[in-house]
Amino acid sequence: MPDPTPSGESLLFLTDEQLRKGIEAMFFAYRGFTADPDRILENMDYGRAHHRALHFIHRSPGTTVSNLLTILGVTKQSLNRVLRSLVDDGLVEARVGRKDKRERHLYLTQKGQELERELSDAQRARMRAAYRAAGPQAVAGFRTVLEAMMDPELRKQYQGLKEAGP
Amino acid sequence: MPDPTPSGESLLFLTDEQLRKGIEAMFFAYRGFTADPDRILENMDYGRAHHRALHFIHRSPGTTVSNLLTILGVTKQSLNRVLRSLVDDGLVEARVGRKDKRERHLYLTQKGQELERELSDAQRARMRAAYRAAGPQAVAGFRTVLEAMMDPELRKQYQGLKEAGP
DNA sequence: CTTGGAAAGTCAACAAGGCTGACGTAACTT
DNA sequence: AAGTTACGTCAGCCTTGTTGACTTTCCAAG
Repeated sequence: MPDPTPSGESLLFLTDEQLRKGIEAMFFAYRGFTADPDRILENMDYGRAHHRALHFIHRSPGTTVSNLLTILGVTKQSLNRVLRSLVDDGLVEARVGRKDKRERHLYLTQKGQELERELSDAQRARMRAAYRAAGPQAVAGFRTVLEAMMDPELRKQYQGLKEAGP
Repeated sequence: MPDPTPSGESLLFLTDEQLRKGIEAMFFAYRGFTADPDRILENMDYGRAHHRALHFIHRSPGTTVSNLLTILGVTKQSLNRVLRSLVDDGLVEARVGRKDKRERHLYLTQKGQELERELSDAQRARMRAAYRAAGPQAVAGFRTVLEAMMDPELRKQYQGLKEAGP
């Protein structure tokens, strides 16, 4: 059991050893985090990159390509390859902007929503199990540390995503 | 163990929306997590895979190739490519086992330790800042959730790594 | 109305780092 | 003596990232 909050500010949780354990925890947990969707995708022609695109299009329907570029942090060539296959396969619809016709607004089709749902269900099942096992207080701490770990600019992106209204 | 929160608790933290935020938090935080070492490595001939190898050899000096394979979860061909360059460049020493001469025991050289240190310093600096900002209780929750998110087998690997203190 | 520049798409080439399959060798185990 | 394990390696493939160069479309400012 990691230390109960040290009243005398012992800061035991900031030792190099503790920090290394945290680093390793991130490494192993991220493997688990991606494992289930990866398993689903490995039979299809898609990969993790497609999953990410589906996730964020689901999250922000009508988002533009450049919005997505900013969020995903990849080059447009890289994203375009992924997006093209999703559009070609009828999972994503790219509508020309009404106001600005250069823009493409992205939406999931029925088929796209189904795959997104399948991937998301698997990933959320793991998160839910972890959250349930850890309890609400641990979850709050988890989110706090992760947010503090983000680059400030990414943190804004993260916080800008639809909030869970109170 | 935190209590399974019976009827009284709202379980608001288990809504799909909360779970999605957790998923996104993992995504963005992992980007931050790897950003600093990646920046250091991008000037060299090395990448994230080399960093991981250095980290775990540092962590468990004398570990064997197959140990490392298990921990990293990649094929031997993939690891070998990385390991070969590290050995060729004099960052890692591979000593033939005394007891079992088929095994190679891996150690960081002086040069290897220096690079590991540089990468680790960068990564720990970010972790330290996040930990400090979040506080000990949040850190405990962070670790709890991450552990719960790992595959059971990986969790054992993780826990088998050198523990901190008593 | 013209023009500058942003947004998007595309082609080509390349690299890192995964993967499979096949094969070889040394050394340990039975 | 035979089988298994640990390691290395060759060859080839895939995904997903990268640069660089170029075109088309089209909004907006001069």
